[in-house]
Amino acid sequence: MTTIPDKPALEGLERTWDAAWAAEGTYLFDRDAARASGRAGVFSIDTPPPTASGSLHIGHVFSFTHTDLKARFERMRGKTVFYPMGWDDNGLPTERRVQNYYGVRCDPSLPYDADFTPPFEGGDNKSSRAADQIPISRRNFIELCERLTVEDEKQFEELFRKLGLSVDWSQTYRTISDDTIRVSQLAFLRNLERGEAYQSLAPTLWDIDFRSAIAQAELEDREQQASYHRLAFHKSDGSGDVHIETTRPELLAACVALVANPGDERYQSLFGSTVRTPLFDVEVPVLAHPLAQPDKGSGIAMICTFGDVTDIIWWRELDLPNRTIIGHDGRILPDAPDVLETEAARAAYAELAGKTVFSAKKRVVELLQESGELLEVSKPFSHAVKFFEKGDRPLEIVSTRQWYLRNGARDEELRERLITLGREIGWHPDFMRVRYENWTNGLTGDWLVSRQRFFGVPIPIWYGLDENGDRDYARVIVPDLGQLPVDPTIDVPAGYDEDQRGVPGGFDAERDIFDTWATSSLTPQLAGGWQRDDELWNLVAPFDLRPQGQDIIRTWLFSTLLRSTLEDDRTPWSDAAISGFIVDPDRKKMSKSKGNVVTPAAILDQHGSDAVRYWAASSRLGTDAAFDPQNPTQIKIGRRLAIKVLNAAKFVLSFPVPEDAQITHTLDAAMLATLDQVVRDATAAYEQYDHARALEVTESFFWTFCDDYLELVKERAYDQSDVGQASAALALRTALDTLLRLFAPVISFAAEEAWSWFQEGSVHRASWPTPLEIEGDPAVLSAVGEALIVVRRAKTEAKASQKTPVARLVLGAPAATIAAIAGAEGDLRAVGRIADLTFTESDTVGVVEVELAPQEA
RNA sequence: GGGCGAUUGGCGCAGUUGGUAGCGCGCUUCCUUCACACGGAAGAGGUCGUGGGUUCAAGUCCCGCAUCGCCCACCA
Repeated sequence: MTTIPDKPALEGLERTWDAAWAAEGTYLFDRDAARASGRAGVFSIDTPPPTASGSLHIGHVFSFTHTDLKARFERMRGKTVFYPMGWDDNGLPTERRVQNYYGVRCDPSLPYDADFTPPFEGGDNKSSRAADQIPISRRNFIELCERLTVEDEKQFEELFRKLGLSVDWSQTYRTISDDTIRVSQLAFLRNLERGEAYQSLAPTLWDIDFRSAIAQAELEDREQQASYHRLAFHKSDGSGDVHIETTRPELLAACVALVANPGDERYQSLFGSTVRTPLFDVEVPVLAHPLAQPDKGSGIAMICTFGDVTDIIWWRELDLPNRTIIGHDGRILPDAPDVLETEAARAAYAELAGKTVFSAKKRVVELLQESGELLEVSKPFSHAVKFFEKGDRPLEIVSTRQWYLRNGARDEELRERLITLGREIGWHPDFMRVRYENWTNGLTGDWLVSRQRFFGVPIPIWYGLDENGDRDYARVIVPDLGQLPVDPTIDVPAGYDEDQRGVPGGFDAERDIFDTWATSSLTPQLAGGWQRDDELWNLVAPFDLRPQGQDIIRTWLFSTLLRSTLEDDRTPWSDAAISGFIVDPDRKKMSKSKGNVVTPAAILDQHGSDAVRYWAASSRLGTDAAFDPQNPTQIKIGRRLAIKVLNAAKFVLSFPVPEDAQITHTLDAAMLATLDQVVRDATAAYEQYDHARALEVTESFFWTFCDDYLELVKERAYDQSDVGQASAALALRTALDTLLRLFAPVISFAAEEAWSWFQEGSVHRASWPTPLEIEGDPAVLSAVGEALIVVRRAKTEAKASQKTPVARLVLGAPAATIAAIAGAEGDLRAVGRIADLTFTESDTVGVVEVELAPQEA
């Protein structure tokens, strides 16, 4: 126990108690206890691993606090809480940061250099141009990543500790560690073995800057300016022209057909015939397909390989040839498609070759104008174009060989299973499930998991080479599981030697890496010791809780559920808690790019962690919260509450509690009975992930406790000659004890501080309160409270101090209220300083007559 | 185009199975230093976005509409 300070304050509590909790191991996962209780006695959390190289955002504080509230509640209820922390240091943000910070870039073809030292440290985002970056091996790059992110992670940990997250800091993982790579590769190899992973050569959404394929989940639409270009195609029989409209005339050389709706009267006669393209004079068929919309443009469209996703569908379903003209760098390929036969056609193409899409469009328009085949260019209008969410230029579609993971898009049974399992999860709030189901039902293809990047988890396979030294994609060579983690560009498959790498009859490494979600989708496995610590895994999995943001339901939540379904045919967690995001006072989502981000460290320092925790706790899950750094109202209220709790605790503890104290007084029993209901409500609320409601009922009671009850009984609690002293002191002490435990999840520092003044051990390891079941009538407390208000009003209206003595007061009230007050009449007279108190029946509670005592000088 | 959510006093929000509108901030007035000035008491302030419907009774249920936000969509 610690001594009660003369003037309790919040300052310094974070440092004091974080150190104490660390020293005591207050939040460590107790393996022995878990073993004894089994899975049912454990509460496990699949903590979101923050991007270590990113900056902390007030939104992190918000959502991580939500998780902590539940963790603390479950811990106090007796659960052994497994609350790990992960660091997401695998992925594009880290890759970019390492490149800039050290002036290097990853080149997997290079050998590892054990003595490598980076040219410099601490570069900013602008100092490092790609051309200036020193190429280094993948392993060297990963080492630098670890070096840098370890520092970043320390800062995160410091802030999370200051915030008071009850994380077990000995349970951490990193998404780029060897162990993570092993788990990620192992999970994939098991997918491969079960036929859930496969490779395919197909049109792929491609980012020309990152030079990598992109998955459906990473897409976002952006508005772009475009114009319709009306082009004249020429009927092959010479009977005239057909006009189409396109926004992408630069793809004209990739045109493989025209298409119109089968029901479109205008084009019935053309179906089955052919036309010749303008400029390139290539013969293409006119076909019918229901996706063609008669009301769009001229109702007939050109199909190119590939202008947009619809082109892929038409190309596949109409069995058209592939006439690709855009390369992986987004430029027009040097060689014209073979079908361009005329000299004029090849000359026109030569003018476009090597140009970017943008420049090629400009030039092809000029050429078409010269040939008279461009009839009209519409005014620019805005339309949505697909982008990689982290990219800068529109995606192109190119044919590439990629690895895919089945996700239910082409498998009815799997999709149904995913929906069914999704419904087994408790969603908080429930409507978030709809987003998951919409996404799952709207999937257009399997999950593309390979990326043509360098930094990340290598796809752990090799290909056999044929006698010509070409890859035989049918001969996939997998590593021995004991060999994991592997980097196929360095490691050699069993049964081969290094000198067989790249030679005919030998092997060749897959150079691609996995999509970062392919690893992040395994966070339960990573944190829970899957295939590493079977006992741990069986104690924590499936997890109890997945907390996360609503923006990554389609990525993180979906993919985690998918992996768990494929591996174990079960949900990875029983509940998903979805936090809203933080909006600024103008209701805009806060984000770095908008420049309205507030750093949480300053907020914590300024207002205190409990105040910030209170702010987070007062928002419900799934609800966006406004945050105005200029006027953080809710935070100030939280601060006031925490201070009030300290002061009230100090006051309550000043009343001695006799050894043999009993609750004998009606009002005391009434207060404790009221508190019982608060305990029931708060408990039910936390059980349902409604921390805001739990806080609200607790806080509401606490203010009544301070303003009314404490005022009513303090005279009695002081006076050791009063027969009711022991009852009041015991009731006050009991209520304080309960209230601190109810408040512990929210204002964790103040609750712990006050608890330490009269209790041994941490409040956070104390038991969650249960109703005391003391015989008492809550109506007594509320009736006396009502009476107290009218007595105070009488004094306020007389502009008198509340301490003004009252010579005589007649209180009117309904009979039931008078009866309820009777047992606490003495306390009412004491707090009101009423010499002569009488009652009379009335419909409403009010002062009928009052006679204030003359003020003493 | 489809879906989800929001719309309650100046601001931020509660309103659980339908039964005469609540909380905090702010505001007004007053009190006070014997737990708390990072304090206390009292008070003013709302036809619950809109139009219908069900019901004895609707902020609460049903239908339409509007505004805002988010997600999704095959956007030639």
